Amino acid sequence: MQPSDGKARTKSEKTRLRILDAAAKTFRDKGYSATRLADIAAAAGTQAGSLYYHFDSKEQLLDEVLQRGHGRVAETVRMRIGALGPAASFRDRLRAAILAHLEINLRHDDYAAANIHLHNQIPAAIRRRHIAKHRTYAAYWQELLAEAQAAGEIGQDVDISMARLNLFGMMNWSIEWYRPGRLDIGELADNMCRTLFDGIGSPSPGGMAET
Amino acid sequence: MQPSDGKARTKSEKTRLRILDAAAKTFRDKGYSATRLADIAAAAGTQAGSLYYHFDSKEQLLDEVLQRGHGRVAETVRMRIGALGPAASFRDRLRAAILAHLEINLRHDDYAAANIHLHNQIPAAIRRRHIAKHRTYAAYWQELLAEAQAAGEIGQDVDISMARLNLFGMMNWSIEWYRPGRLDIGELADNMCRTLFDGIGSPSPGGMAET
DNA sequence: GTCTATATAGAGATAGAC
DNA sequence: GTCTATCTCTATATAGAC
Repeated sequence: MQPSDGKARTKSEKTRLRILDAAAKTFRDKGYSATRLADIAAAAGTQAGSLYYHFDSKEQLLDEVLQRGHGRVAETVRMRIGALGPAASFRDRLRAAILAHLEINLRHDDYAAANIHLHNQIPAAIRRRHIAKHRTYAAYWQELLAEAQAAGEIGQDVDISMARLNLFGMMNWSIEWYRPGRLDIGELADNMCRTLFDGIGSPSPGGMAET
Repeated sequence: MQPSDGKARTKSEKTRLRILDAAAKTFRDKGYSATRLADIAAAAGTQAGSLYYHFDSKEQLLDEVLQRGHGRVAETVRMRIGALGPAASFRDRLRAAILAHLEINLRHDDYAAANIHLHNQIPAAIRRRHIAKHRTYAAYWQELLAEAQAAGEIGQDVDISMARLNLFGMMNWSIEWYRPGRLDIGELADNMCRTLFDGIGSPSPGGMAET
Protein backbone atom coordinates (compact mmCIF):
# COMPACT_ATOMS: atom_id res chain seq x y z
CA MET A 1 0.00 0.00 0.00
CA GLN A 2 2.52 2.58 -1.03
CA PRO A 3 0.68 4.69 -3.58
CA SER A 4 -3.00 4.48 -4.54
CA ASP A 5 -4.84 2.05 -2.31
CA GLY A 6 -3.70 -1.19 -3.83
CA LYS A 7 -6.98 -3.08 -3.66
CA ALA A 8 -7.54 -2.94 -7.40
CA ARG A 9 -9.63 -5.78 -8.77
CA THR A 10 -10.26 -5.50 -12.48
CA LYS A 11 -7.59 -4.53 -14.97
CA SER A 12 -9.51 -1.36 -15.64
CA GLU A 13 -9.40 -0.43 -11.99
CA LYS A 14 -5.70 -1.08 -11.85
CA THR A 15 -5.08 1.19 -14.80
CA ARG A 16 -7.28 3.83 -13.30
CA LEU A 17 -5.23 3.79 -10.11
CA ARG A 18 -1.98 3.84 -12.05
CA ILE A 19 -3.17 6.97 -13.79
CA LEU A 20 -4.18 8.54 -10.49
CA ASP A 21 -0.77 7.78 -9.02
CA ALA A 22 0.89 9.37 -12.02
CA ALA A 23 -1.39 12.40 -11.80
CA ALA A 24 -0.71 12.86 -8.09
CA LYS A 25 3.02 12.72 -8.61
CA THR A 26 3.03 15.02 -11.63
CA PHE A 27 0.65 17.58 -10.13
CA ARG A 28 2.67 17.54 -6.94
CA ASP A 29 5.94 18.11 -8.80
CA LYS A 30 4.97 20.58 -11.51
CA GLY A 31 1.77 22.20 -10.32
CA TYR A 32 -1.65 22.05 -11.91
CA SER A 33 -1.40 24.34 -14.92
CA ALA A 34 2.12 23.33 -15.84
CA THR A 35 1.14 19.67 -15.92
CA ARG A 36 0.06 18.43 -19.32
CA LEU A 37 -2.10 15.38 -19.75
CA ALA A 38 0.70 14.00 -21.89
CA ASP A 39 2.98 14.16 -18.82
CA ILE A 40 0.53 12.18 -16.74
CA ALA A 41 0.01 9.67 -19.53
CA ALA A 42 3.75 9.19 -19.97
CA ALA A 43 4.22 8.65 -16.24
CA ALA A 44 1.42 6.10 -16.32
CA GLY A 45 2.77 4.38 -19.41
CA THR A 46 -0.12 5.23 -21.68
CA GLN A 47 -1.34 7.91 -24.11
CA ALA A 48 -3.03 11.22 -23.40
CA GLY A 49 -6.18 10.25 -25.27
CA SER A 50 -6.51 7.06 -23.26
CA LEU A 51 -6.98 8.96 -20.02
CA TYR A 52 -10.47 9.92 -21.12
CA TYR A 53 -11.70 6.37 -20.88
CA HIS A 54 -11.15 6.62 -17.12
CA PHE A 55 -11.66 10.31 -16.38
CA ASP A 56 -13.80 13.11 -17.75
CA SER A 57 -11.27 15.92 -17.56
CA LYS A 58 -8.00 17.16 -16.16
CA GLU A 59 -9.95 18.97 -13.48
CA GLN A 60 -11.71 15.83 -12.36
CA LEU A 61 -8.35 14.10 -12.13
CA LEU A 62 -7.11 16.81 -9.81
CA ASP A 63 -10.31 16.72 -7.80
CA GLU A 64 -9.94 13.02 -7.09
CA VAL A 65 -6.25 13.32 -6.27
CA LEU A 66 -6.96 16.03 -3.73
CA GLN A 67 -9.88 14.20 -2.17
CA ARG A 68 -7.95 10.97 -1.73
CA GLY A 69 -4.95 12.81 -0.36
CA HIS A 70 -6.92 14.74 2.16
CA GLY A 71 -8.83 11.68 3.28
CA ARG A 72 -5.68 9.73 4.04
CA VAL A 73 -4.04 12.48 6.05
CA ALA A 74 -7.10 13.16 8.15
CA GLU A 75 -7.76 9.48 8.77
CA THR A 76 -4.19 8.64 9.67
CA VAL A 77 -3.78 11.49 12.11
CA ARG A 78 -7.02 10.63 13.91
CA MET A 79 -6.09 6.96 14.00
CA ARG A 80 -2.66 7.53 15.46
CA ILE A 81 -4.00 9.75 18.20
CA GLY A 82 -6.76 7.29 18.93
CA ALA A 83 -4.18 4.51 19.28
CA LEU A 84 -2.49 6.37 22.13
CA GLY A 85 -5.36 5.82 24.52
CA PRO A 86 -6.99 8.30 26.90
CA ALA A 87 -4.10 8.45 29.37
CA ALA A 88 -1.62 10.02 26.95
CA SER A 89 -0.48 13.57 27.58
CA PHE A 90 -1.45 16.18 25.04
CA ARG A 91 2.15 16.73 24.26
CA ASP A 92 2.40 13.07 23.28
CA ARG A 93 -0.77 13.39 21.23
CA LEU A 94 0.63 16.37 19.43
CA ARG A 95 3.88 14.60 18.79
CA ALA A 96 1.99 11.64 17.31
CA ALA A 97 -0.14 13.93 15.16
CA ILE A 98 2.90 15.81 13.87
CA LEU A 99 4.66 12.57 13.07
CA ALA A 100 1.64 11.23 11.22
CA HIS A 101 1.18 14.42 9.23
CA LEU A 102 4.84 14.49 8.27
CA GLU A 103 5.09 10.81 7.41
CA ILE A 104 2.14 10.93 5.09
CA ASN A 105 3.22 14.10 3.37
CA LEU A 106 6.94 13.46 3.14
CA ARG A 107 7.20 9.78 2.54
CA HIS A 108 4.09 7.96 1.51
CA ASP A 109 1.97 10.04 -0.49
CA ASP A 110 1.97 12.38 -3.46
CA TYR A 111 -1.79 12.63 -3.03
CA ALA A 112 -1.39 14.25 0.36
CA ALA A 113 1.51 16.46 -0.63
CA ALA A 114 -0.47 17.70 -3.62
CA ASN A 115 -3.02 19.14 -1.21
CA ILE A 116 -0.39 21.33 0.36
CA HIS A 117 1.62 22.03 -2.73
CA LEU A 118 -1.32 23.00 -4.92
CA HIS A 119 -3.05 24.80 -2.08
CA ASN A 120 -3.32 28.01 -4.07
CA GLN A 121 -3.60 26.61 -7.57
CA ILE A 122 -6.93 24.86 -7.26
CA PRO A 123 -9.33 25.88 -10.06
CA ALA A 124 -12.36 27.83 -8.89
CA ALA A 125 -14.79 25.10 -9.93
CA ILE A 126 -13.58 22.65 -7.29
CA ARG A 127 -11.95 24.97 -4.81
CA ARG A 128 -14.90 25.44 -2.49
CA ARG A 129 -15.18 21.83 -1.39
CA HIS A 130 -11.48 21.46 -0.81
CA ILE A 131 -11.24 24.63 1.22
CA ALA A 132 -14.06 23.32 3.38
CA LYS A 133 -12.13 20.12 4.01
CA HIS A 134 -9.00 22.03 4.91
CA ARG A 135 -11.04 24.04 7.39
CA THR A 136 -12.33 20.89 9.01
CA TYR A 137 -8.82 19.52 9.30
CA ALA A 138 -7.57 22.77 10.77
CA ALA A 139 -10.42 22.76 13.27
CA TYR A 140 -9.37 19.30 14.42
CA TRP A 141 -5.89 20.54 15.28
CA GLN A 142 -7.31 23.65 16.83
CA GLU A 143 -9.39 21.52 19.17
CA LEU A 144 -6.38 19.39 20.03
CA LEU A 145 -4.38 22.47 20.97
CA ALA A 146 -7.28 23.99 22.88
CA GLU A 147 -7.63 20.83 24.96
CA ALA A 148 -3.91 20.87 25.65
CA GLN A 149 -4.26 24.43 26.90
CA ALA A 150 -7.27 23.55 29.04
CA ALA A 151 -5.25 20.69 30.52
CA GLY A 152 -2.48 23.14 31.43
CA GLU A 153 0.11 21.82 29.00
CA ILE A 154 0.09 25.03 26.97
CA GLY A 155 0.48 28.47 28.52
CA GLN A 156 -2.79 30.21 29.37
CA ASP A 157 -1.80 33.36 27.52
CA VAL A 158 -0.96 31.57 24.27
CA ASP A 159 -3.07 32.36 21.21
CA ILE A 160 -4.09 28.91 20.02
CA SER A 161 -4.94 29.96 16.46
CA MET A 162 -1.52 31.46 16.00
CA ALA A 163 0.12 28.41 17.52
CA ARG A 164 -1.73 26.22 15.05
CA LEU A 165 -0.72 28.39 12.09
CA ASN A 166 2.89 28.42 13.23
CA LEU A 167 2.87 24.65 13.58
CA PHE A 168 1.27 24.18 10.18
CA GLY A 169 3.91 26.48 8.78
CA MET A 170 6.75 24.39 10.14
CA MET A 171 5.15 21.16 8.96
CA ASN A 172 3.93 22.24 5.56
CA TRP A 173 7.03 24.17 4.62
CA SER A 174 9.00 20.98 5.13
CA ILE A 175 7.55 19.52 1.93
CA GLU A 176 9.43 22.29 0.12
CA TRP A 177 12.83 21.35 1.46
CA TYR A 178 12.69 17.80 2.78
CA ARG A 179 14.36 15.11 0.68
CA PRO A 180 14.16 11.47 1.78
CA GLY A 181 17.22 9.81 3.29
CA ARG A 182 19.18 12.62 4.84
CA LEU A 183 17.03 13.12 7.88
CA ASP A 184 14.77 10.76 9.78
CA ILE A 185 11.15 11.86 9.83
CA GLY A 186 10.81 10.81 13.45
CA GLU A 187 13.63 13.16 14.44
CA LEU A 188 12.03 15.90 12.42
CA ALA A 189 8.72 15.42 14.21
CA ASP A 190 10.42 15.38 17.61
CA ASN A 191 12.31 18.52 16.72
CA MET A 192 9.19 20.40 15.67
CA CYS A 193 7.29 19.27 18.74
CA ARG A 194 10.15 20.32 21.02
CA THR A 195 10.55 23.66 19.26
CA LEU A 196 6.85 24.34 19.50
CA PHE A 197 6.57 23.51 23.20
CA ASP A 198 9.95 24.52 24.58
CA GLY A 199 11.42 26.94 22.05
CA ILE A 200 15.08 27.14 21.14
CA GLY A 201 16.13 29.83 23.60
CA SER A 202 18.65 29.06 26.31
CA PRO A 203 17.16 27.76 29.57
CA SER A 204 18.58 30.80 31.37
CA PRO A 205 17.93 33.75 29.09
CA GLY A 206 19.73 37.02 29.52
CA GLY A 207 17.02 39.32 28.16
CA MET A 208 13.36 39.93 28.88
CA ALA A 209 10.52 37.45 28.54
CA GLU A 210 7.54 39.14 26.92
CA THR A 211 5.41 42.26 26.99
CA MET B 1 7.13 53.78 -2.85
CA GLN B 2 4.49 51.16 -2.54
CA PRO B 3 4.95 48.96 -5.60
CA SER B 4 7.77 49.10 -8.17
CA ASP B 5 10.38 51.62 -7.13
CA GLY B 6 8.66 54.82 -8.12
CA LYS B 7 11.62 56.67 -9.55
CA ALA B 8 10.36 56.34 -13.11
CA ARG B 9 11.53 59.09 -15.41
CA THR B 10 10.37 58.64 -18.98
CA LYS B 11 6.86 57.58 -19.89
CA SER B 12 8.28 54.37 -21.25
CA GLU B 13 9.91 53.59 -17.93
CA LYS B 14 6.70 54.28 -16.11
CA THR B 15 4.81 51.89 -18.34
CA ARG B 16 7.48 49.29 -17.94
CA LEU B 17 7.15 49.50 -14.18
CA ARG B 18 3.37 49.39 -14.37
CA ILE B 19 3.66 46.16 -16.33
CA LEU B 20 6.12 44.73 -13.82
CA ASP B 21 3.77 45.59 -10.96
CA ALA B 22 0.93 43.89 -12.78
CA ALA B 23 3.07 40.86 -13.52
CA ALA B 24 4.21 40.55 -9.91
CA LYS B 25 0.67 40.71 -8.63
CA THR B 26 -0.72 38.29 -11.20
CA PHE B 27 2.11 35.77 -10.88
CA ARG B 28 1.81 35.96 -7.13
CA ASP B 29 -1.94 35.35 -7.21
CA LYS B 30 -2.32 32.76 -9.96
CA GLY B 31 1.08 31.15 -10.32
CA TYR B 32 3.35 31.22 -13.34
CA SER B 33 1.77 28.81 -15.79
CA ALA B 34 -1.79 29.80 -14.99
CA THR B 35 -1.01 33.45 -15.67
CA ARG B 36 -1.66 34.53 -19.25
CA LEU B 37 0.02 37.51 -20.77
CA ALA B 38 -3.47 38.84 -21.39
CA ASP B 39 -4.04 38.83 -17.61
CA ILE B 40 -0.92 40.86 -17.00
CA ALA B 41 -1.79 43.24 -19.81
CA ALA B 42 -5.29 43.73 -18.46
CA ALA B 43 -3.99 44.44 -14.97
CA ALA B 44 -1.58 46.97 -16.46
CA GLY B 45 -4.24 48.58 -18.63
CA THR B 46 -2.73 47.59 -21.96
CA GLN B 47 -2.78 44.81 -24.56
CA ALA B 48 -0.91 41.52 -24.60
CA GLY B 49 1.00 42.38 -27.75
CA SER B 50 2.19 45.64 -26.25
CA LEU B 51 4.15 43.89 -23.54
CA TYR B 52 6.72 42.87 -26.11
CA TYR B 53 7.89 46.41 -26.60
CA HIS B 54 9.15 46.33 -23.01
CA PHE B 55 9.99 42.66 -22.45
CA ASP B 56 11.28 39.81 -24.54
CA SER B 57 9.18 37.03 -23.09
CA LYS B 58 6.95 35.86 -20.28
CA GLU B 59 9.93 34.13 -18.74
CA GLN B 60 11.98 37.32 -18.70
CA LEU B 61 9.10 39.08 -17.00
CA LEU B 62 9.12 36.47 -14.25
CA ASP B 63 12.87 36.62 -13.98
CA GLU B 64 12.85 40.34 -13.34
CA VAL B 65 9.97 40.13 -10.87
CA LEU B 66 11.81 37.51 -8.86
CA GLN B 67 15.10 39.39 -8.92
CA ARG B 68 13.56 42.64 -7.77
CA GLY B 69 11.58 40.87 -5.07
CA HIS B 70 14.54 39.06 -3.69
CA GLY B 71 16.70 42.14 -3.72
CA ARG B 72 14.25 44.13 -1.66
CA VAL B 73 13.77 41.49 1.00
CA ALA B 74 17.47 40.87 1.44
CA GLU B 75 18.31 44.57 1.53
CA THR B 76 15.57 45.47 3.97
CA VAL B 77 16.38 42.71 6.41
CA ARG B 78 20.07 43.63 6.45
CA MET B 79 19.26 47.32 6.82
CA ARG B 80 16.92 46.83 9.75
CA ILE B 81 19.40 44.71 11.61
CA GLY B 82 22.17 47.18 10.87
CA ALA B 83 20.02 49.98 12.29
CA LEU B 84 19.90 48.24 15.67
CA GLY B 85 23.54 48.88 16.40
CA PRO B 86 26.13 46.49 17.84
CA ALA B 87 24.74 46.46 21.38
CA ALA B 88 21.44 44.80 20.47
CA SER B 89 20.78 41.30 21.70
CA PHE B 90 20.46 38.57 19.11
CA ARG B 91 16.90 38.02 20.12
CA ASP B 92 16.20 41.64 19.23
CA ARG B 93 18.03 41.23 15.94
CA LEU B 94 15.99 38.16 15.13
CA ARG B 95 12.79 39.96 16.01
CA ALA B 96 13.74 42.83 13.72
CA ALA B 97 14.63 40.43 10.91
CA ILE B 98 11.37 38.54 11.28
CA LEU B 99 9.40 41.75 11.27
CA ALA B 100 11.18 43.00 8.16
CA HIS B 101 10.70 39.72 6.32
CA LEU B 102 7.01 39.65 7.19
CA GLU B 103 6.34 43.30 6.42
CA ILE B 104 7.86 43.05 2.98
CA ASN B 105 6.14 39.83 2.10
CA LEU B 106 2.75 40.49 3.61
CA ARG B 107 2.21 44.15 3.07
CA HIS B 108 4.43 45.91 0.63
CA ASP B 109 5.39 43.73 -2.05
CA ASP B 110 4.00 41.27 -4.58
CA TYR B 111 7.53 40.99 -5.95
CA ALA B 112 8.79 39.53 -2.71
CA ALA B 113 5.79 37.30 -2.13
CA ALA B 114 6.14 35.92 -5.65
CA ASN B 115 9.54 34.56 -4.66
CA ILE B 116 7.98 32.45 -1.96
CA HIS B 117 4.76 31.66 -3.70
CA LEU B 118 6.34 30.56 -6.97
CA HIS B 119 9.23 28.87 -5.20
CA ASN B 120 8.56 25.58 -6.95
CA GLN B 121 7.16 26.83 -10.24
CA ILE B 122 10.24 28.54 -11.61
CA PRO B 123 11.05 27.38 -15.16
CA ALA B 124 14.28 25.46 -15.46
CA ALA B 125 15.91 28.12 -17.63
CA ILE B 126 16.06 30.70 -14.85
CA ARG B 127 15.82 28.48 -11.78
CA ARG B 128 19.51 28.08 -11.10
CA ARG B 129 20.25 31.73 -10.42
CA HIS B 130 17.24 32.17 -8.19
CA ILE B 131 18.01 29.09 -6.17
CA ALA B 132 21.51 30.46 -5.63
CA LYS B 133 20.05 33.70 -4.30
CA HIS B 134 17.73 31.86 -1.96
CA ARG B 135 20.72 29.92 -0.64
CA THR B 136 22.58 33.14 0.05
CA TYR B 137 19.60 34.55 1.89
CA ALA B 138 19.23 31.36 3.91
CA ALA B 139 22.92 31.45 4.76
CA TYR B 140 22.48 34.96 6.14
CA TRP B 141 19.83 33.79 8.59
CA GLN B 142 21.85 30.72 9.39
CA GLU B 143 24.76 32.93 10.40
CA LEU B 144 22.49 35.12 12.49
CA LEU B 145 21.20 32.11 14.38
CA ALA B 146 24.66 30.63 14.77
CA GLU B 147 25.92 33.86 16.30
CA ALA B 148 22.97 33.88 18.67
CA GLN B 149 23.89 30.38 19.74
CA ALA B 150 27.55 31.30 20.18
CA ALA B 151 26.44 34.22 22.34
CA GLY B 152 24.44 31.86 24.52
CA GLU B 153 21.01 33.10 23.55
CA ILE B 154 20.10 29.82 21.88
CA GLY B 155 20.54 26.44 23.57
CA GLN B 156 23.83 24.71 22.85
CA ASP B 157 22.11 21.48 21.81
CA VAL B 158 19.82 23.17 19.26
CA ASP B 159 20.26 22.23 15.59
CA ILE B 160 20.56 25.62 13.94
CA SER B 161 19.65 24.42 10.45
CA MET B 162 16.43 22.94 11.70
CA ALA B 163 15.68 26.06 13.69
CA ARG B 164 16.11 28.12 10.55
CA LEU B 165 13.86 25.86 8.51
CA ASN B 166 11.20 25.91 11.20
CA LEU B 167 11.35 29.68 11.35
CA PHE B 168 11.16 30.01 7.58
CA GLY B 169 8.19 27.67 7.68
CA MET B 170 6.30 29.86 10.15
CA MET B 171 7.12 33.02 8.22
CA ASN B 172 6.62 31.78 4.69
CA TRP B 173 3.45 29.85 5.38
CA SER B 174 1.92 33.08 6.63
CA ILE B 175 1.71 34.39 3.08
CA GLU B 176 -0.78 31.58 2.46
CA TRP B 177 -3.16 32.60 5.21
CA TYR B 178 -2.46 36.20 6.17
CA ARG B 179 -4.93 38.82 5.00
CA PRO B 180 -4.29 42.49 5.73
CA GLY B 181 -6.30 44.23 8.42
CA ARG B 182 -7.29 41.52 10.83
CA LEU B 183 -3.93 41.12 12.51
CA ASP B 184 -1.09 43.53 13.04
CA ILE B 185 2.14 42.40 11.44
CA GLY B 186 4.14 43.59 14.43
CA GLU B 187 2.14 41.32 16.71
CA LEU B 188 2.63 38.47 14.30
CA ALA B 189 6.38 38.99 14.30
CA ASP B 190 6.48 39.18 18.10
CA ASN B 191 4.44 36.03 18.33
CA MET B 192 6.71 34.08 16.00
CA CYS B 193 9.81 35.31 17.78
CA ARG B 194 8.38 34.39 21.17
CA THR B 195 7.23 30.98 19.94
CA LEU B 196 10.62 30.27 18.44
CA PHE B 197 12.60 31.24 21.54
CA ASP B 198 10.28 30.31 24.39
CA GLY B 199 7.82 27.82 22.92
CA ILE B 200 4.15 27.62 23.86
CA GLY B 201 4.40 25.05 26.63
CA SER B 202 3.43 25.94 30.19
CA PRO B 203 6.26 27.36 32.29
CA SER B 204 5.90 24.40 34.67
CA PRO B 205 5.50 21.35 32.46
CA GLY B 206 4.23 18.04 33.79
CA GLY B 207 6.06 15.74 31.40
CA MET B 208 9.64 15.14 30.35
CA ALA B 209 11.97 17.55 28.59
CA GLU B 210 13.83 15.77 25.82
CA THR B 211 15.70 12.58 24.99
C1' DG C 1 -9.59 -0.57 -23.16
C1' DT C 2 -6.12 1.51 -25.68
C1' DC C 3 -4.40 3.29 -29.71
C1' DT C 4 -3.83 7.03 -33.56
C1' DA C 5 -5.59 10.86 -35.68
C1' DT C 6 -7.82 15.04 -35.34
C1' DA C 7 -11.05 18.87 -33.97
C1' DT C 8 -10.88 23.05 -31.49
C1' DA C 9 -9.40 26.48 -28.63
C1' DG C 10 -6.07 29.13 -26.35
C1' DA C 11 -1.47 30.39 -25.45
C1' DG C 12 2.97 33.08 -26.51
C1' DA C 13 5.02 35.71 -29.77
C1' DT C 14 5.49 38.65 -34.22
C1' DA C 15 4.24 42.20 -37.92
C1' DG C 16 2.79 46.29 -39.48
C1' DA C 17 -0.53 50.20 -39.17
C1' DC C 18 -1.00 54.36 -36.72
C1' DG D 1 4.80 53.22 -27.89
C1' DT D 2 0.61 51.00 -28.42
C1' DC D 3 -2.77 49.07 -31.11
C1' DT D 4 -5.00 45.16 -34.02
C1' DA D 5 -4.38 41.25 -36.63
C1' DT D 6 -2.24 37.09 -37.16
C1' DC D 7 1.28 33.28 -37.11
C1' DT D 8 2.43 29.13 -34.86
C1' DC D 9 2.53 25.89 -31.47
C1' DT D 10 0.67 23.31 -27.92
C1' DA D 11 -2.99 21.70 -24.95
C1' DT D 12 -7.44 19.64 -23.85
C1' DA D 13 -10.68 16.87 -25.53
C1' DT D 14 -13.13 13.84 -29.08
C1' DA D 15 -13.77 10.18 -32.77
C1' DG D 16 -13.19 6.03 -34.64
C1' DA D 17 -10.11 2.04 -35.74
C1' DC D 18 -8.60 -2.12 -33.62
